[in-house]
Amino acid sequence: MPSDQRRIQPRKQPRQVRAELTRQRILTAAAHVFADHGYAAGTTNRIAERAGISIGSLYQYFPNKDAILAELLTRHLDDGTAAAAKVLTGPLPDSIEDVLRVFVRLAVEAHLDDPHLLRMLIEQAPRSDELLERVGRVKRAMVGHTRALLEGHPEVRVADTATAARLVIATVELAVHDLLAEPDPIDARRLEDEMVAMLTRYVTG
Amino acid sequence: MPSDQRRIQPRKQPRQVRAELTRQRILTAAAHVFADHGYAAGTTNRIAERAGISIGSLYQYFPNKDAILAELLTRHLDDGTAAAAKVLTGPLPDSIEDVLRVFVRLAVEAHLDDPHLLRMLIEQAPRSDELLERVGRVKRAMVGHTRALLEGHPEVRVADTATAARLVIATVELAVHDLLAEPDPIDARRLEDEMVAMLTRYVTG
DNA sequence: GTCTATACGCCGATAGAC
DNA sequence: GTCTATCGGCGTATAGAC
Repeated sequence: MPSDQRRIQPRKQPRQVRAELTRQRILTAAAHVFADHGYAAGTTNRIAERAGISIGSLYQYFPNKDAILAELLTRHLDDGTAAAAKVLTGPLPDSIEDVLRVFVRLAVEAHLDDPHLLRMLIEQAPRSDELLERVGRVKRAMVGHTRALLEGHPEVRVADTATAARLVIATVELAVHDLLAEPDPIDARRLEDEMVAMLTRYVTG
Repeated sequence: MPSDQRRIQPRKQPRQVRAELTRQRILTAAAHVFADHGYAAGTTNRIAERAGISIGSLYQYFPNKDAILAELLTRHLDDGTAAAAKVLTGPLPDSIEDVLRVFVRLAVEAHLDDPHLLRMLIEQAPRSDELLERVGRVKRAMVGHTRALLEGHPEVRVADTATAARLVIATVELAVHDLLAEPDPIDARRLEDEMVAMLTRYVTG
């Protein structure tokens, strides 16, 4: 009964695959548009245009403009935490300098993809309570991990580990994304070296 | 001839004084509105309302919304450079640690006034070419001064002074404003101490 | 499921009365 | 010089044809 087979698997289920692909196209387009024009001036019409679809179709995949940004932010956060988790499960280097280098490199790599998108995400994201909460939770988790790492490492001499952890996280996150997003971007390798040197000397001082 | 005197100085020149006062009221209102809602959502109607005047009157003092933001940014930049210039004309301390402390304290004090306004200015300001250019010039000047200072100081051992200067400026500027603008702001004194410690150990390493 | 056309609201800016 | 009332435009989101 070929007719039955056709009803059960109509054209090898193209629906969800194509749909997810279109969502991805929209997200990619939005990333570029937001990065170029900022959130406010990055209109849905522009996004649709760049994605090669009409504005009407766009609204079949996302309920509104904010949802697009939220998804973009969520994916970035998830990528970051996944990468961090992967590093944390494996064995870390012994020397604090090498440990710090691992994390600095993580931050640099995360920002090398598209510094301008990241800048927009961090700076222009509409500060809805829910998004702020989510970002805050991730940040607090990172600070917590950093503090534990500082307190558990024999080379570390810094006294106020609470303040130190906040300072380290803020420095890495912000300086990396700022220096890489500048019109004349700093060399990533040099940035990593100097940043690691600064942090190492700080926490072992 | 009393009539002549009245024509020359009508009611002890109230015009410019009151006008400047109103301009200031508008700027203050705008600072609060922008800080609370961001630039895009900080509407001119809200600004006028908070300033206690009508929307029509507001447009007698500023040609458009962008001009209000530009003035806000200009004043902040001018304040900062003036404070820096004042410090640079006087004698600087001998030890590099104390020199760094002077500049870190400058940054902290500049941000203590209204961290949220500053955050908005830096982050959400519409990046018009002219404003970007002005900010960039100030930043480059600071980096230049810092680099010269690093190269001229006997205690400093860091090799790549170009990268180091950029890193120092970015770190101070961004970490200070971020950590002070957080929902649970860091203690300003501790921030200063730890930041100075970090930078000192870095450049003398 | 994709399109075009358009409704709707909001905001910056202006006109014109007082 | 300050106000109220309103214009013009843009941008999100929807309706409805195909």
